[in-house]
Amino acid sequence: MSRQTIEEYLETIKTLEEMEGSPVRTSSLARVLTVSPASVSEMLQRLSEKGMVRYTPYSGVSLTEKGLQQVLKLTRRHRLWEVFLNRHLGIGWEEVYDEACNLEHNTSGMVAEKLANYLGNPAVCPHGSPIPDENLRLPEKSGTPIANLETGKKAKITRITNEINSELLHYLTGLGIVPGAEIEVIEKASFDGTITIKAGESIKAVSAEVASFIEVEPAN
Amino acid sequence: MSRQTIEEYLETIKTLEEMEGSPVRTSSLARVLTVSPASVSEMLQRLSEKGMVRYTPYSGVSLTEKGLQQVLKLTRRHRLWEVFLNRHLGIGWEEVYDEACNLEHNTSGMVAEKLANYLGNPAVCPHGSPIPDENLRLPEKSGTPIANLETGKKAKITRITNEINSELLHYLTGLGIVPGAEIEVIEKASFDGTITIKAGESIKAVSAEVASFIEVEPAN
DNA sequence: AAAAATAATAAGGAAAACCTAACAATATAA
DNA sequence: TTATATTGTTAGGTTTTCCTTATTATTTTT
Ligand SMILES: [Mn+2]
Ligand SMILES: [Mn+2]
Ligand SMILES: [Mn+2]
Ligand SMILES: [Mn+2]
Repeated sequence: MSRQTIEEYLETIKTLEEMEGSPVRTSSLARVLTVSPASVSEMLQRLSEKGMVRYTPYSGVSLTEKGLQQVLKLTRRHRLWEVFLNRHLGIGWEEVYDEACNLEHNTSGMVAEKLANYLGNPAVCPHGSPIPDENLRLPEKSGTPIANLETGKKAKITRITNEINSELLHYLTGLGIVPGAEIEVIEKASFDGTITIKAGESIKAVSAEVASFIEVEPAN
Repeated sequence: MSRQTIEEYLETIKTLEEMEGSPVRTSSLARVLTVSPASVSEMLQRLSEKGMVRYTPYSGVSLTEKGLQQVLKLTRRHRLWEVFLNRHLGIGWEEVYDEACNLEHNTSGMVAEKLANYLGNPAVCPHGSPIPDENLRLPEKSGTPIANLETGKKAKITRITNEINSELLHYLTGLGIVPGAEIEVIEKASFDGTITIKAGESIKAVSAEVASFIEVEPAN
C-alpha cells in the first residue's frame, strides 16, 4: 500500500468516526472514497495487518492509536496550510479545505514546524477546528452545538464542523454565520429543530441539519 | 499513466535536455529516475501517444510544445515555492529544492497565482533560476558560465545551475559562492579548467565540473 | 421463524508501473 | 570491416489498487 493510499483511508476513517460513530462501516468508506465496497474490504485487511486499524469483518473498522497518531500528524499539516492559505494568500475559508488536503501529504515535518512558527503557532484553523500541537495533542473540547443554546442567550460562533462542503460554507457566510461572529438564538422549532438565529442585524433560519454543524460558546 | 508519473518523466526530460542536450537518451532517464531502461522505453511510448514527447526508438526523446508547457507550469510552481520556503520559512537554499519538488505537483493554478502575488512576483528562485511568468514566458538568458569570464574581471554570481545536489550547494556556501556574491576570477588552469576565485576576502579554487554550474554577470 | 432485502466479503481479473532476461540495434575497436 | 561492447527494446512477470460478479452474513419484513 502506498503512503498516499494509506493516508487517504486513515483520514476518511477518522472523519467518519466523528460523523457517524465508530466502528465505521465498509459502505460508508466506499461511498466517501468513491471506490467499490469490495476494494474497501480488501484494503482494510491490509491496513489491519499494518496495525493501523482494528477491523472486524461484517462489523466495521476503527483507528488504532498508531493510526490515530498518523491522522493527527496530517490534521496538523492540513490545518496549518489552511491558516496560511486563508490569512496570507487571501483564499476564502470556504475553499481552503481542498487545497490544504492536497498539500498536507507532501509536507515534511521540517516544513510543517517552520510553517507553524511562521504563522505564530495558531490554535485553530479558519473553520475553528483545533490544530494538534507539535506533540499532536489537542485541547479539551469546549464548544457546544448551537441546538444546545437556550433561546435568547447570546453566544459566539467558534467552529463550523463541516469543512468540506464549500457550498454550505458559502451559504453560511451569506448568513453571517462564520467563526467569531456574535449571534443569538431567537427561536428553536420544537417540530423539526429548525433554528432562527440573529447574526448582526439580520435574522435568519437554518435547518436542523445545517445547525448541527454550528458550534458556539455562550457569552459570559 | 498517472499525472504524478507523467510529471516526473517530463520534468526529468527537460532537465536532461538542458544538461546533456536533446534528444535525451533512455539510459540517462533510467539513471536519474532510478528505474530500469526497459521501464523508460515503455513509458516513452505512452508519453509519445499522449503527444507530450517526440520519441525515436534507439535515438532518444525530446519534449513537444505541449510537454514543454506542462514542464514550465511545474517549474513556475516549483520556484515560487522555493522562494516562499527560503524567504519566509527560513529554509536554506541548499534544501529547498526537494521540498518544493514535493509541493509543486499538488498546487492548483489558483494557489500558484496567489502565492506569486504574495511573494511580489519574484523573477528568480533562490538559486538564481528564472521563474516563468503567468503566461509561462521566460526572459532571455543573460548569465554566462564562470569559465567564460576573463581573469582579473569582477562579476556577480547570478545563478547556480545545479539545484538538486544539496552537498554541492553547502560546499559553495562555504566558499561564499552564492547568488548575488561579488567575485573575481584569479586564475584559470589551462590544464584541466580548475578556476581560482576570490569571493569576499577568501580565495578558493573549484574544479571545472563545479565551475560549470556557476553562472555570472560581469560587473560593468 | 422463514423469506426477502441489504451489506460485506471472496474469487477472479484488469490496468499501471515497475522488474529481469532475452534479443536487436548501434557504436567502438581490432 | 568484421568482432566486440554498449545501449535500447521486447517479451514475459510481479505488485498494487482497483473492478465485476459470485457467495456469504446480517438485518428486516412478513
Ligand atoms: Mn488529503
Ligand atoms: Mn479547517
Ligand atoms: Mn517534483
Ligand atoms: Mn531553484
